Amino acid sequence: MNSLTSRQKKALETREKLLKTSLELFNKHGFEYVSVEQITKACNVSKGTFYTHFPSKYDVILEKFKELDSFYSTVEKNIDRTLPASEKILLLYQEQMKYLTNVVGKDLLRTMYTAAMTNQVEQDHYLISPQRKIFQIMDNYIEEGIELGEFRQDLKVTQMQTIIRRCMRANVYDWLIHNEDFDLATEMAQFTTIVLDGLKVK
Amino acid sequence: MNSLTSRQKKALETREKLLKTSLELFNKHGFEYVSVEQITKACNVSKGTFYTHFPSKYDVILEKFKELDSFYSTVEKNIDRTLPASEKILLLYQEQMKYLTNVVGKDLLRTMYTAAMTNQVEQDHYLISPQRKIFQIMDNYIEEGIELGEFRQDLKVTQMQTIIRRCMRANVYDWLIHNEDFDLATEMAQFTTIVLDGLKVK
DNA sequence: TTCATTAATTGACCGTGGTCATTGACCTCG
DNA sequence: CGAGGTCAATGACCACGGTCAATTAATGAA
Repeated sequence: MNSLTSRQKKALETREKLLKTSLELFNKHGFEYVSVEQITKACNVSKGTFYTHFPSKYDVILEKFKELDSFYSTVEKNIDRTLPASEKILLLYQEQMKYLTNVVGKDLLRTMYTAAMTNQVEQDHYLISPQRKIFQIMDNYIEEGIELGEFRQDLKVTQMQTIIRRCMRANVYDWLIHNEDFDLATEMAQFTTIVLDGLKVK
Repeated sequence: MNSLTSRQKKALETREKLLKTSLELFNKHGFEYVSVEQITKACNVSKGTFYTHFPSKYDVILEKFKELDSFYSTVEKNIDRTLPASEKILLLYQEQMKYLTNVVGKDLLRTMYTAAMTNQVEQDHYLISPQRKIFQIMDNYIEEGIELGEFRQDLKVTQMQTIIRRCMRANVYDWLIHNEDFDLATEMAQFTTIVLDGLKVK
Protein backbone atom coordinates (compact mmCIF):
# COMPACT_ATOMS: atom_id res chain seq x y z
CA MET A 1 0.00 0.00 0.00
CA ASN A 2 2.10 2.86 1.32
CA SER A 3 5.28 1.99 -0.55
CA LEU A 4 7.14 5.18 0.14
CA THR A 5 10.59 5.24 1.67
CA SER A 6 11.09 7.59 4.59
CA ARG A 7 12.98 9.89 2.32
CA GLN A 8 10.13 10.12 -0.13
CA LYS A 9 7.68 10.62 2.68
CA LYS A 10 9.67 13.54 3.98
CA ALA A 11 9.93 15.08 0.54
CA LEU A 12 6.20 14.78 0.10
CA GLU A 13 5.66 16.38 3.46
CA THR A 14 7.86 19.30 2.43
CA ARG A 15 5.95 19.62 -0.80
CA GLU A 16 2.61 19.64 0.95
CA LYS A 17 3.78 22.17 3.47
CA LEU A 18 5.01 24.44 0.71
CA LEU A 19 1.76 24.05 -1.19
CA LYS A 20 -0.42 24.76 1.81
CA THR A 21 1.64 27.72 2.99
CA SER A 22 1.82 29.20 -0.49
CA LEU A 23 -1.90 29.15 -0.99
CA GLU A 24 -2.52 30.54 2.47
CA LEU A 25 -0.14 33.41 1.90
CA PHE A 26 -1.49 34.08 -1.58
CA ASN A 27 -4.98 34.29 -0.18
CA LYS A 28 -3.90 36.57 2.58
CA HIS A 29 -1.64 39.02 0.74
CA GLY A 30 -2.18 38.39 -2.96
CA PHE A 31 -0.04 36.38 -5.33
CA GLU A 32 2.13 39.29 -6.45
CA TYR A 33 2.89 40.38 -2.95
CA VAL A 34 4.16 37.07 -1.68
CA SER A 35 7.77 36.25 -2.49
CA VAL A 36 9.13 32.75 -2.81
CA GLU A 37 11.56 33.49 -0.03
CA GLN A 38 8.70 34.49 2.22
CA ILE A 39 7.09 31.13 1.56
CA THR A 40 10.21 29.10 2.12
CA LYS A 41 11.09 30.98 5.28
CA ALA A 42 7.66 30.26 6.65
CA CYS A 43 8.33 26.59 5.95
CA ASN A 44 11.89 26.61 7.31
CA VAL A 45 13.40 25.41 4.07
CA SER A 46 15.72 27.07 1.61
CA LYS A 47 14.63 28.86 -1.50
CA GLY A 48 16.04 26.18 -3.78
CA THR A 49 13.80 23.57 -2.19
CA PHE A 50 10.77 25.35 -3.51
CA TYR A 51 12.04 24.79 -7.02
CA THR A 52 12.69 21.10 -6.55
CA HIS A 53 8.98 20.71 -5.93
CA PHE A 54 7.48 23.29 -8.28
CA PRO A 55 8.76 24.47 -11.64
CA SER A 56 7.74 28.03 -10.85
CA LYS A 57 5.77 30.18 -8.49
CA TYR A 58 2.82 30.02 -10.88
CA ASP A 59 2.69 26.26 -10.95
CA VAL A 60 1.63 26.06 -7.34
CA ILE A 61 -1.67 27.45 -8.41
CA LEU A 62 -2.24 24.84 -11.06
CA GLU A 63 -2.60 22.33 -8.24
CA LYS A 64 -5.49 24.30 -6.84
CA PHE A 65 -7.22 24.23 -10.17
CA LYS A 66 -6.81 20.53 -10.65
CA GLU A 67 -8.84 20.06 -7.48
CA LEU A 68 -11.72 21.60 -9.33
CA ASP A 69 -12.43 18.51 -11.37
CA SER A 70 -14.02 16.62 -8.54
CA PHE A 71 -16.25 19.60 -7.98
CA TYR A 72 -17.55 19.47 -11.54
CA SER A 73 -18.41 15.82 -11.25
CA THR A 74 -20.62 16.64 -8.30
CA VAL A 75 -22.32 19.44 -10.15
CA GLU A 76 -22.99 17.24 -13.14
CA LYS A 77 -24.83 14.73 -11.01
CA ASN A 78 -27.15 17.42 -9.71
CA ILE A 79 -28.21 18.60 -13.13
CA ASP A 80 -31.56 17.30 -14.32
CA ARG A 81 -30.87 14.95 -17.23
CA THR A 82 -34.14 15.77 -18.97
CA LEU A 83 -33.31 19.44 -19.48
CA PRO A 84 -32.40 20.67 -22.95
CA ALA A 85 -28.67 20.72 -23.67
CA SER A 86 -28.47 24.50 -23.77
CA GLU A 87 -29.89 24.76 -20.27
CA LYS A 88 -27.53 22.15 -18.94
CA ILE A 89 -24.62 24.08 -20.38
CA LEU A 90 -25.87 27.25 -18.77
CA LEU A 91 -26.29 25.57 -15.40
CA LEU A 92 -22.85 24.03 -15.47
CA TYR A 93 -21.22 27.35 -16.31
CA GLN A 94 -23.31 29.03 -13.68
CA GLU A 95 -21.95 26.72 -11.03
CA GLN A 96 -18.43 27.09 -12.30
CA MET A 97 -18.61 30.87 -12.14
CA LYS A 98 -19.91 30.76 -8.59
CA TYR A 99 -17.03 28.52 -7.63
CA LEU A 100 -14.47 30.72 -9.32
CA THR A 101 -15.88 33.82 -7.70
CA ASN A 102 -16.32 32.48 -4.20
CA VAL A 103 -13.65 29.84 -3.75
CA VAL A 104 -10.83 30.50 -6.20
CA GLY A 105 -10.96 34.29 -6.28
CA LYS A 106 -9.92 36.94 -8.73
CA ASP A 107 -6.28 36.95 -7.74
CA LEU A 108 -5.49 33.29 -8.37
CA LEU A 109 -7.62 33.26 -11.48
CA ARG A 110 -5.78 36.25 -12.84
CA THR A 111 -2.52 34.47 -12.28
CA MET A 112 -3.80 31.47 -14.22
CA TYR A 113 -4.98 33.56 -17.12
CA THR A 114 -1.70 35.43 -17.20
CA ALA A 115 0.38 32.28 -17.05
CA ALA A 116 -1.60 30.80 -19.93
CA MET A 117 -0.31 33.61 -22.10
CA THR A 118 3.23 33.95 -20.81
CA ASN A 119 4.34 30.39 -20.09
CA GLN A 120 5.14 29.51 -23.66
CA VAL A 121 6.85 26.38 -22.41
CA GLU A 122 4.04 23.90 -22.08
CA GLN A 123 2.65 22.77 -25.38
CA ASP A 124 -0.83 23.64 -24.29
CA HIS A 125 -1.97 25.20 -21.12
CA TYR A 126 -4.35 23.62 -18.64
CA LEU A 127 -6.83 26.37 -19.42
CA ILE A 128 -7.48 24.98 -22.87
CA SER A 129 -6.67 21.33 -22.30
CA PRO A 130 -9.58 19.20 -23.54
CA GLN A 131 -8.74 16.78 -20.74
CA ARG A 132 -10.39 19.06 -18.24
CA LYS A 133 -13.39 17.42 -16.72
CA ILE A 134 -15.63 20.39 -17.31
CA PHE A 135 -14.91 20.32 -21.02
CA GLN A 136 -15.67 16.64 -21.23
CA ILE A 137 -19.03 17.14 -19.60
CA MET A 138 -19.72 20.14 -21.81
CA ASP A 139 -18.80 18.19 -24.92
CA ASN A 140 -21.33 15.53 -24.06
CA TYR A 141 -24.05 18.12 -23.70
CA ILE A 142 -23.15 19.60 -27.06
CA GLU A 143 -23.21 16.28 -28.85
CA GLU A 144 -26.52 15.53 -27.20
CA GLY A 145 -27.90 18.87 -28.33
CA ILE A 146 -26.90 18.23 -31.90
CA GLU A 147 -28.28 14.70 -31.98
CA LEU A 148 -31.60 15.71 -30.50
CA GLY A 149 -31.99 18.49 -33.06
CA GLU A 150 -31.69 21.34 -30.61
CA PHE A 151 -28.51 22.74 -32.16
CA ARG A 152 -27.67 23.46 -35.77
CA GLN A 153 -26.22 20.61 -37.75
CA ASP A 154 -24.13 22.67 -40.15
CA LEU A 155 -21.32 23.21 -37.70
CA LYS A 156 -18.68 20.67 -36.77
CA VAL A 157 -18.89 19.40 -33.21
CA THR A 158 -15.35 20.54 -32.55
CA GLN A 159 -16.19 24.04 -33.74
CA MET A 160 -19.10 24.21 -31.39
CA GLN A 161 -17.00 22.98 -28.53
CA THR A 162 -14.42 25.63 -29.25
CA ILE A 163 -17.09 28.31 -29.29
CA ILE A 164 -18.63 27.26 -26.01
CA ARG A 165 -15.25 27.16 -24.31
CA ARG A 166 -14.23 30.48 -25.73
CA CYS A 167 -17.45 31.85 -24.36
CA MET A 168 -16.38 30.94 -20.90
CA ARG A 169 -12.92 32.44 -21.14
CA ALA A 170 -14.37 35.59 -22.68
CA ASN A 171 -16.40 36.35 -19.60
CA VAL A 172 -13.74 35.38 -17.14
CA TYR A 173 -11.11 37.44 -18.91
CA ASP A 174 -13.36 40.47 -19.00
CA TRP A 175 -14.14 40.02 -15.35
CA LEU A 176 -10.45 40.01 -14.60
CA ILE A 177 -9.62 43.19 -16.47
CA HIS A 178 -12.52 45.24 -15.15
CA ASN A 179 -11.66 46.82 -11.85
CA GLU A 180 -15.28 47.60 -11.37
CA ASP A 181 -16.60 44.30 -10.11
CA PHE A 182 -19.45 42.78 -12.03
CA ASP A 183 -21.25 39.60 -11.23
CA LEU A 184 -19.47 36.93 -13.18
CA ALA A 185 -22.29 34.40 -13.06
CA THR A 186 -24.86 36.87 -14.33
CA GLU A 187 -22.71 38.18 -17.15
CA MET A 188 -21.77 34.68 -18.15
CA ALA A 189 -25.42 33.68 -18.31
CA GLN A 190 -26.36 36.65 -20.47
CA PHE A 191 -23.52 36.24 -22.89
CA THR A 192 -23.80 32.49 -23.17
CA THR A 193 -27.54 32.64 -23.69
CA ILE A 194 -27.00 34.79 -26.74
CA VAL A 195 -24.33 32.51 -28.13
CA LEU A 196 -26.48 29.43 -27.52
CA ASP A 197 -29.30 31.23 -29.26
CA GLY A 198 -27.07 31.65 -32.28
CA LEU A 199 -26.31 27.94 -32.17
CA LYS A 200 -29.88 26.77 -32.02
CA VAL A 201 -31.91 25.60 -34.96
CA LYS A 202 -34.11 28.43 -36.18
CA MET B 1 3.62 77.38 -32.64
CA ASN B 2 6.62 75.33 -31.58
CA SER B 3 6.86 76.67 -28.07
CA LEU B 4 9.34 74.17 -26.70
CA THR B 5 12.51 75.16 -24.95
CA SER B 6 15.68 73.47 -26.14
CA ARG B 7 15.64 71.37 -23.03
CA GLN B 8 12.14 70.14 -23.72
CA LYS B 9 13.05 69.49 -27.31
CA LYS B 10 15.99 67.37 -26.28
CA ALA B 11 13.85 65.48 -23.82
CA LEU B 12 11.31 64.77 -26.51
CA GLU B 13 14.06 63.57 -28.80
CA THR B 14 15.27 61.20 -26.12
CA ARG B 15 11.76 59.97 -25.62
CA GLU B 16 11.24 59.35 -29.31
CA LYS B 17 14.56 57.58 -29.61
CA LEU B 18 13.69 55.32 -26.70
CA LEU B 19 10.27 54.60 -28.15
CA LYS B 20 11.58 53.78 -31.61
CA THR B 21 14.47 51.68 -30.36
CA SER B 22 12.24 49.78 -27.93
CA LEU B 23 9.74 48.80 -30.58
CA GLU B 24 12.47 47.81 -33.00
CA LEU B 25 14.14 45.61 -30.44
CA PHE B 26 10.83 44.12 -29.31
CA ASN B 27 10.02 43.25 -32.88
CA LYS B 28 13.41 41.73 -33.44
CA HIS B 29 13.89 39.70 -30.27
CA GLY B 30 10.53 39.62 -28.54
CA PHE B 31 9.33 41.73 -25.65
CA GLU B 32 10.44 39.35 -22.92
CA TYR B 33 13.92 39.00 -24.30
CA VAL B 34 14.73 42.69 -24.43
CA SER B 35 15.89 44.27 -21.21
CA VAL B 36 15.46 47.91 -20.35
CA GLU B 37 19.22 48.21 -20.04
CA GLN B 38 19.65 46.89 -23.55
CA ILE B 39 17.32 49.59 -24.80
CA THR B 40 18.96 52.42 -22.92
CA LYS B 41 22.45 51.30 -23.93
CA ALA B 42 21.41 51.32 -27.56
CA CYS B 43 20.23 54.89 -27.01
CA ASN B 44 23.30 55.96 -25.04
CA VAL B 45 21.30 57.01 -22.03
CA SER B 46 21.15 55.64 -18.54
CA LYS B 47 18.59 53.20 -17.30
CA GLY B 48 16.87 55.77 -15.13
CA THR B 49 16.16 57.94 -18.13
CA PHE B 50 13.88 55.29 -19.51
CA TYR B 51 11.72 55.65 -16.44
CA THR B 52 11.49 59.42 -16.62
CA HIS B 53 9.75 58.93 -19.96
CA PHE B 54 7.74 55.76 -19.43
CA PRO B 55 6.16 54.47 -16.25
CA SER B 56 7.14 50.91 -17.13
CA LYS B 57 8.44 48.68 -19.86
CA TYR B 58 4.86 47.78 -20.76
CA ASP B 59 3.75 51.32 -21.27
CA VAL B 60 5.94 51.76 -24.31
CA ILE B 61 3.64 49.43 -26.13
CA LEU B 62 0.55 51.42 -25.29
CA GLU B 63 1.90 54.12 -27.59
CA LYS B 64 1.95 51.71 -30.47
CA PHE B 65 -1.66 50.84 -29.86
CA LYS B 66 -2.78 54.40 -29.75
CA GLU B 67 -1.53 54.78 -33.30
CA LEU B 68 -4.20 52.31 -34.28
CA ASP B 69 -6.99 54.81 -34.04
CA SER B 70 -6.13 56.59 -37.26
CA PHE B 71 -6.16 53.23 -38.97
CA TYR B 72 -9.71 52.53 -37.86
CA SER B 73 -10.92 55.83 -39.19
CA THR B 74 -9.60 54.88 -42.61
CA VAL B 75 -11.28 51.50 -42.47
CA GLU B 76 -14.59 53.04 -41.50
CA LYS B 77 -14.57 55.24 -44.57
CA ASN B 78 -14.13 52.24 -46.82
CA ILE B 79 -17.13 50.38 -45.45
CA ASP B 80 -20.27 50.59 -47.56
CA ARG B 81 -22.79 52.63 -45.60
CA THR B 82 -25.76 50.77 -47.01
CA LEU B 83 -24.75 47.41 -45.57
CA PRO B 84 -26.68 46.02 -42.61
CA ALA B 85 -25.14 46.83 -39.23
CA SER B 86 -24.15 43.25 -38.53
CA GLU B 87 -22.08 43.10 -41.69
CA LYS B 88 -20.41 46.37 -40.97
CA ILE B 89 -19.42 45.11 -37.56
CA LEU B 90 -18.01 41.96 -39.09
CA LEU B 91 -16.03 43.90 -41.67
CA LEU B 92 -14.58 46.26 -39.12
CA TYR B 93 -13.47 43.40 -36.89
CA GLN B 94 -12.12 41.61 -39.90
CA GLU B 95 -9.85 44.52 -40.70
CA GLN B 96 -8.82 44.90 -37.11
CA MET B 97 -7.81 41.28 -36.87
CA LYS B 98 -5.74 41.51 -40.02
CA TYR B 99 -3.99 44.54 -38.63
CA LEU B 100 -3.33 42.87 -35.30
CA THR B 101 -1.99 39.76 -36.98
CA ASN B 102 0.17 41.41 -39.60
CA VAL B 103 1.30 44.68 -38.09
CA VAL B 104 1.10 44.44 -34.34
CA GLY B 105 1.98 40.80 -33.90
CA LYS B 106 1.30 38.19 -31.26
CA ASP B 107 4.11 39.25 -29.01
CA LEU B 108 3.09 42.85 -28.44
CA LEU B 109 -0.54 41.92 -28.28
CA ARG B 110 0.19 39.34 -25.62
CA THR B 111 1.97 41.98 -23.62
CA MET B 112 -1.06 44.23 -23.84
CA TYR B 113 -3.44 41.54 -22.76
CA THR B 114 -1.20 40.59 -19.89
CA ALA B 115 -0.76 44.17 -18.75
CA ALA B 116 -4.51 44.67 -18.77
CA MET B 117 -4.75 42.04 -16.07
CA THR B 118 -1.68 42.82 -14.01
CA ASN B 119 -1.43 46.61 -14.01
CA GLN B 120 -4.05 47.15 -11.38
CA VAL B 121 -2.90 50.74 -11.13
CA GLU B 122 -4.84 52.45 -13.88
CA GLN B 123 -8.53 52.77 -13.16
CA ASP B 124 -9.38 51.15 -16.45
CA HIS B 125 -7.11 49.79 -19.07
CA TYR B 126 -6.88 51.01 -22.64
CA LEU B 127 -8.17 47.63 -23.78
CA ILE B 128 -11.62 48.34 -22.41
CA SER B 129 -11.66 52.11 -22.57
CA PRO B 130 -14.83 53.25 -24.39
CA GLN B 131 -12.78 56.15 -25.73
CA ARG B 132 -11.13 53.87 -28.24
CA LYS B 133 -12.03 54.88 -31.74
CA ILE B 134 -12.95 51.36 -32.76
CA PHE B 135 -15.50 51.13 -29.99
CA GLN B 136 -17.04 54.42 -30.93
CA ILE B 137 -17.50 53.29 -34.50
CA MET B 138 -18.85 49.97 -33.34
CA ASP B 139 -21.30 51.64 -31.01
CA ASN B 140 -22.73 53.65 -33.87
CA TYR B 141 -23.27 50.51 -35.88
CA ILE B 142 -25.05 48.89 -32.98
CA GLU B 143 -27.37 51.82 -32.39
CA GLU B 144 -28.08 51.90 -36.09
CA GLY B 145 -28.86 48.18 -36.07
CA ILE B 146 -31.31 48.59 -33.23
CA GLU B 147 -33.04 51.59 -34.74
CA LEU B 148 -33.46 49.96 -38.12
CA GLY B 149 -34.96 46.87 -36.55
CA GLU B 150 -32.12 44.53 -37.37
CA PHE B 151 -31.23 43.82 -33.76
CA ARG B 152 -33.42 42.86 -30.86
CA GLN B 153 -34.93 45.70 -28.89
CA ASP B 154 -35.14 43.95 -25.55
CA LEU B 155 -31.49 44.51 -24.69
CA LYS B 156 -29.95 47.74 -23.52
CA VAL B 157 -27.56 49.38 -25.97
CA THR B 158 -24.77 49.28 -23.42
CA GLN B 159 -25.30 45.58 -22.90
CA MET B 160 -25.01 44.95 -26.59
CA GLN B 161 -21.88 47.04 -26.80
CA THR B 162 -20.35 45.09 -23.98
CA ILE B 163 -21.16 41.84 -25.71
CA ILE B 164 -19.70 42.87 -29.04
CA ARG B 165 -16.51 44.07 -27.40
CA ARG B 166 -16.19 40.97 -25.31
CA CYS B 167 -16.56 39.00 -28.48
CA MET B 168 -13.43 40.61 -29.85
CA ARG B 169 -11.33 40.04 -26.79
CA ALA B 170 -12.53 36.45 -26.56
CA ASN B 171 -11.03 35.58 -29.92
CA VAL B 172 -7.87 37.54 -29.42
CA TYR B 173 -7.25 36.01 -26.02
CA ASP B 174 -7.79 32.51 -27.33
CA TRP B 175 -5.47 33.23 -30.21
CA LEU B 176 -2.83 34.30 -27.74
CA ILE B 177 -3.00 31.22 -25.54
CA HIS B 178 -3.05 28.69 -28.36
CA ASN B 179 0.45 27.84 -29.47
CA GLU B 180 -0.97 26.21 -32.53
CA ASP B 181 -1.58 29.19 -34.75
CA PHE B 182 -5.08 29.65 -36.04
CA ASP B 183 -6.27 32.34 -38.35
CA LEU B 184 -7.53 35.09 -36.11
CA ALA B 185 -9.66 36.82 -38.75
CA THR B 186 -11.45 33.60 -39.69
CA GLU B 187 -12.14 32.54 -36.12
CA MET B 188 -13.31 35.99 -35.24
CA ALA B 189 -15.73 35.98 -38.14
CA GLN B 190 -17.19 32.60 -37.21
CA PHE B 191 -17.62 33.42 -33.57
CA THR B 192 -18.97 36.90 -34.12
CA THR B 193 -21.43 35.72 -36.74
CA ILE B 194 -22.97 33.39 -34.20
CA VAL B 195 -23.19 36.08 -31.57
CA LEU B 196 -24.70 38.56 -34.02
CA ASP B 197 -27.17 35.88 -34.98
CA GLY B 198 -28.19 35.64 -31.37
CA LEU B 199 -28.66 39.41 -31.31
CA LYS B 200 -30.84 39.65 -34.38
CA VAL B 201 -34.59 39.84 -34.38
CA LYS B 202 -36.00 36.41 -35.04
C1' DT C 1 28.78 -3.53 7.97
C1' DT C 2 30.56 -0.99 4.06
C1' DC C 3 30.32 2.16 0.56
C1' DA C 4 28.97 3.71 -4.06
C1' DT C 5 24.65 5.51 -5.79
C1' DT C 6 20.86 8.45 -5.66
C1' DA C 7 18.03 12.30 -4.56
C1' DA C 8 16.52 16.13 -1.44
C1' DT C 9 18.35 20.28 0.22
C1' DT C 10 21.15 24.37 0.48
C1' DG C 11 22.35 29.26 -0.31
C1' DA C 12 25.43 32.07 -2.96
C1' DC C 13 24.65 33.82 -7.30
C1' DC C 14 22.54 35.90 -11.68
C1' DG C 15 19.81 39.09 -14.50
C1' DT C 16 15.76 41.56 -14.37
C1' DG C 17 12.37 45.54 -13.70
C1' DG C 18 12.06 49.34 -11.13
C1' DT C 19 13.59 53.33 -7.51
C1' DC C 20 15.56 57.52 -5.96
C1' DA C 21 18.98 60.81 -4.05
C1' DT C 22 22.11 63.41 -6.52
C1' DT C 23 23.89 66.06 -10.35
C1' DG C 24 24.39 69.81 -13.43
C1' DA C 25 22.75 71.97 -17.70
C1' DC C 26 19.35 75.06 -18.85
C1' DC C 27 15.58 78.33 -17.95
C1' DT C 28 13.58 82.59 -15.86
C1' DC C 29 13.26 86.76 -13.98
C1' DG C 30 15.05 90.68 -11.30
C1' DC D 1 24.08 89.59 -16.55
C1' DG D 2 23.79 86.28 -12.59
C1' DA D 3 21.47 83.70 -9.00
C1' DG D 4 17.94 80.53 -7.74
C1' DG D 5 14.92 77.17 -9.31
C1' DT D 6 13.67 73.36 -12.38
C1' DC D 7 13.90 69.07 -14.36
C1' DA D 8 16.09 65.58 -17.55
C1' DA D 9 19.60 62.48 -16.72
C1' DT D 10 22.41 59.46 -13.87
C1' DG D 11 23.82 55.00 -11.88
C1' DA D 12 24.22 52.73 -7.52
C1' DC D 13 20.86 50.27 -5.34
C1' DC D 14 16.88 47.06 -4.13
C1' DA D 15 13.85 42.98 -4.21
C1' DC D 16 12.43 39.45 -6.80
C1' DG D 17 12.13 34.96 -9.57
C1' DG D 18 14.93 31.60 -10.78
C1' DT D 19 19.63 28.57 -11.24
C1' DC D 20 23.04 25.32 -9.97
C1' DA D 21 27.32 23.31 -8.05
C1' DA D 22 28.08 21.62 -3.76
C1' DT D 23 26.47 19.19 0.42
C1' DT D 24 24.10 15.97 3.06
C1' DA D 25 21.80 11.90 4.22
C1' DA D 26 18.95 7.93 3.09
C1' DT D 27 19.20 3.65 0.22
C1' DG D 28 20.36 -0.83 -1.13
C1' DA D 29 23.71 -4.24 -3.15
C1' DA D 30 27.76 -6.89 -1.79
